[in-house]
Amino acid sequence: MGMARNAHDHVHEMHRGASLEHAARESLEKAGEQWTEMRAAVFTALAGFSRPASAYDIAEAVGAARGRRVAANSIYRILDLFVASNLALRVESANAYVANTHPGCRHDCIFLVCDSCGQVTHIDDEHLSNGVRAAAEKARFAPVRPVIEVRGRCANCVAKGEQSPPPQA
Amino acid sequence: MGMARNAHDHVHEMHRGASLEHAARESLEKAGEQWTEMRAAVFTALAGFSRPASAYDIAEAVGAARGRRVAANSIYRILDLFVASNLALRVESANAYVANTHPGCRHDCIFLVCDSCGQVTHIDDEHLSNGVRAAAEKARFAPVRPVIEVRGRCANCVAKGEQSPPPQA
DNA sequence: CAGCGGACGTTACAACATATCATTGATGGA
DNA sequence: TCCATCAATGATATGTTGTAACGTCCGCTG
Repeated sequence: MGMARNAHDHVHEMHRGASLEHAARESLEKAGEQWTEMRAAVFTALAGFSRPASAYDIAEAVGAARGRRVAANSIYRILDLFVASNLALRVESANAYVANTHPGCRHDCIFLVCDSCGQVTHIDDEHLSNGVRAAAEKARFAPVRPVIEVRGRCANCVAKGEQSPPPQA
Repeated sequence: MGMARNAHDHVHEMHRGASLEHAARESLEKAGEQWTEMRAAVFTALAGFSRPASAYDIAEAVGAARGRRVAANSIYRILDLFVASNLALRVESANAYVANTHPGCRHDCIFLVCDSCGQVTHIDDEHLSNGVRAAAEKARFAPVRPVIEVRGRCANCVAKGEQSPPPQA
């Protein structure tokens, strides 16, 4: 487990591995929901991907882990719960999901989605997200959920000169 | 045809109806592409929706207009061209498209998507979109296309107390 | 006319998402 | 104990969104 102090002077727990799952469980139970075997398996699978995973990716991973096929249906139910409970985040422009590394802390977030390798990095910038909310309000719009994502190429891929088609897994 | 001067001191042509189609045609031809009957029909259908339209919505509309079924395939090809040429914009969080009312002017844009009535309003704020680009660059990411959308409820729906399920067409 | 390239048609399929109803298992009350 | 109930999950089907592969048509040009 690690700590990090970011640009807007705001402490986040950046969890990984077992610590992340523990934090997720705590967070879900604090919301009055159960941490079931299935939910744990979905979370583990999700956290195991280094890139955003589709519901079907997760279904496959969970199915492999328990030696039994799992229907998309069940995965979507759990992902919806995770998103509602802030354990996972949906990347709209990729129709896919990522585990939230600090599930206890809810805020708008910004995704940088690499079109070469598919990796997503997640940054927070309250100044920007508040700016977006403010702009919406100025247009007499009641913002509920800002979606701020940037498609482009990560430092790694720019350095390597990689082209667009993302490799597997 | 009308003119508008917006917050960042920047003139846009805000086209509607025949003027919009004319501007779209000009814009496409200036890009070295042909303005075919099919493309005209797709643009007309797209511009005829008051809300973001899916490729299948458009396929249906175009099919009805010419009395002959049109495959999704063809629509996607044309929509991709339109997006690349800035005649249309894709609303990522809705998997749908809107006509660009000022096709000659290319910039990042911000969508406000009403979860009650489904309407989308499109605002521009260079300060914000530049901020998003800058944040990405600061993370050593080469931004190509910012996706800035806000889900929420438009002034109208807030006033009417409408709930989420969007009405048809 | 032959050859070429762009636009569109046709068919099939892959990927993403939801609807509906059945089953299971835990809990609590009569 | 027995049963009612409810949350979670399973099973099945279907709806929606997006691509792939290949064929045809047509206008252009040598």
